[in-house]
Amino acid sequence: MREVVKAMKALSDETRLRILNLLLERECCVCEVMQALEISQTRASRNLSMLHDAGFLRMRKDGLWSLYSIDQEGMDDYFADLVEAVKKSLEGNELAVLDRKRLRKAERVGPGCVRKLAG
Amino acid sequence: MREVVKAMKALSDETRLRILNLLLERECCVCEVMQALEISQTRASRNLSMLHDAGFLRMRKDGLWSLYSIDQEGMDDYFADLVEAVKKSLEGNELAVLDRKRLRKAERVGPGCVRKLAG
DNA sequence: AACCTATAAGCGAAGATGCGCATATAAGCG
DNA sequence: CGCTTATATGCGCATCTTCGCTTATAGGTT
Repeated sequence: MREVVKAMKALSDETRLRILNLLLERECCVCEVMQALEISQTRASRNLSMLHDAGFLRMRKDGLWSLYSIDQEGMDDYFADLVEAVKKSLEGNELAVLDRKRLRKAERVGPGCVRKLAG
Repeated sequence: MREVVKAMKALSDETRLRILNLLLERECCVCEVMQALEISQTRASRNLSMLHDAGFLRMRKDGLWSLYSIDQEGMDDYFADLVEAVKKSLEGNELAVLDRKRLRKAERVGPGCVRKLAG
């Protein structure tokens, strides 16, 4: 039961729903998520971790990058239903569409580029 | 999106998952829920309200009683998937089984009986 | 009307959550 | 090795949640 509550809690946050929306498109690194959602590195990293801890995501390392993706195979049975529900619920959502659009333009470079933009 | 988050929040609490588990059996009044889950009246009422506000439940009045049930027809499309996921996730769960068992013994009388038992 | 009873709602305390800032860790490169 | 970059994490604060206590509301009974 604790696990189920944890899974639901993981989904009960706008940032994390938006992240899941991105990962339904493709595997992402932290910096792509922060670019697409226009959020801080801390926020992107923390929320990806939470989704991972809850059991929704798979994570692999590639050099400096942490690549997260939806763990289709490893997920418990009902997790798939939850992801499906999230997918349905976000269909046509304005923000979700915009996020996906920005993801297409995002590059696999990290917060360094943000710093450059800042000054 | 706000609505989706609200729905997920409604499901991210053990008490509310247990309530949903009961309502998957049958329509219940507040006092039956408090008896089956062995929780306070306030707690039963509040959490039923939250599930109702989120859009999962239907409520009808019958005299003094408020009768809650899962709103199969009125629910948005993806809500059904969520309820299904909850159902799957609780299958075989010890506490969920016990709650259903106690529900069978519960009577449609309110906290008054609790007061009698107490004093 | 006076009095039960079932449920809802205001209030405040304890705990949980989200996030920015600063810092740590770790991989890659000169 | 020292520097840069991508990501993770400790800390503190503001906010939100949950829940019990108490009181309000409203239907029912006598």
